[in-house]
Amino acid sequence: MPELPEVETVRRGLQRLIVGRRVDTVAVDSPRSFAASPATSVARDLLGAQITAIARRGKVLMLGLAPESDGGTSARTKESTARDDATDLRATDSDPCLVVHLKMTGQLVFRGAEEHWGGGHPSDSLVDALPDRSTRVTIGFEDGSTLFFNDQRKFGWIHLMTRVEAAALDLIATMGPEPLPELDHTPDPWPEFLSRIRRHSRTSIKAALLNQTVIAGVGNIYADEADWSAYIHPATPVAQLSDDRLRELLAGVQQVMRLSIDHGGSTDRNYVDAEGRRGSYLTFANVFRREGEPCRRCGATIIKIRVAGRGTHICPTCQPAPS
DNA sequence: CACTTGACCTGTCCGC
DNA sequence: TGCGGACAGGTCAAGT
Repeated sequence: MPELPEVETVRRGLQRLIVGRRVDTVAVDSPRSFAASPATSVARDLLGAQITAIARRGKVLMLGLAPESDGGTSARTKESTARDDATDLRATDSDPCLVVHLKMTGQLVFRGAEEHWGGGHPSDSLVDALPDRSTRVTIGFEDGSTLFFNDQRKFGWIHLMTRVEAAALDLIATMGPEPLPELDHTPDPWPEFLSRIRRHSRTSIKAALLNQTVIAGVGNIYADEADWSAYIHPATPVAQLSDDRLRELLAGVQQVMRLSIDHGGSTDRNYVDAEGRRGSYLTFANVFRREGEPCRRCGATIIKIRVAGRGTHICPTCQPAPS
């Protein structure tokens, strides 16, 4: 389940692998996986367009495009400024972009022109020959390389839209602060996080962390890991936590996410990076998927419970239930 | 509004 | 071995 560290890992891979490439073909196997907005046209805005930069906001990826129909020189002129445009989802120009949400099982995997499907891909790749039966969208570039959008469960999507439309998406417009300021020179998330989480006083801290309008990019894995690191039971109502405890919790979110990015994210079942490789963060996880194993701090047995409708992992002694 | 639950999907795992 | 059902979880719509 791609959360911020996984999506950031994919973003870095794509930034290295596909920026500057020009789109030649698009094939859609599952119609719900791909849509164009009314203001855009696949033929005009995507085919022939050059990828300018890859941006991320929370768990959402954005592939900036410079359309060929801009008249050649304009498209190339934009390359020099493209990075600033594309890494800013609040950009107010009408250039197109591909907005991608991987949801639970989405993958974006790049294969170079020289890599024969099923043979020449990296040996440490978790995915085999492409396309496979989970391939929903295939984007071919002019040099023969290919970007595959795979999604076993079809919850993920790619939408072609203008940057103005992307910024106006409810998901993005209402999203809380980025937890890691160093990634995109975003502000310190603490004041905004505190003010937003205080609006949810009666809900559990786990539900609040999973709420993307409170803090961006946290999913089930990092919510559990952050709660453990701050000694907080996930069912604790927000109102029972002091500002200091909440600050420790945010620090926990930041710490586990930084460690995870350093290890290429978490591969629970499905996640792979832009080259099809798995992430190794779960080897360092303290509670997630560790039910029945000893707590690394106190030795008590990690248990799995249900909080906010989600499978939730805790150490019952480090994280005592709220009163 | 705040908050919870069900729907969207398909592959996997568990019990019979 | 096959089969039904529970389960996995990000987000949104619809419910209390």
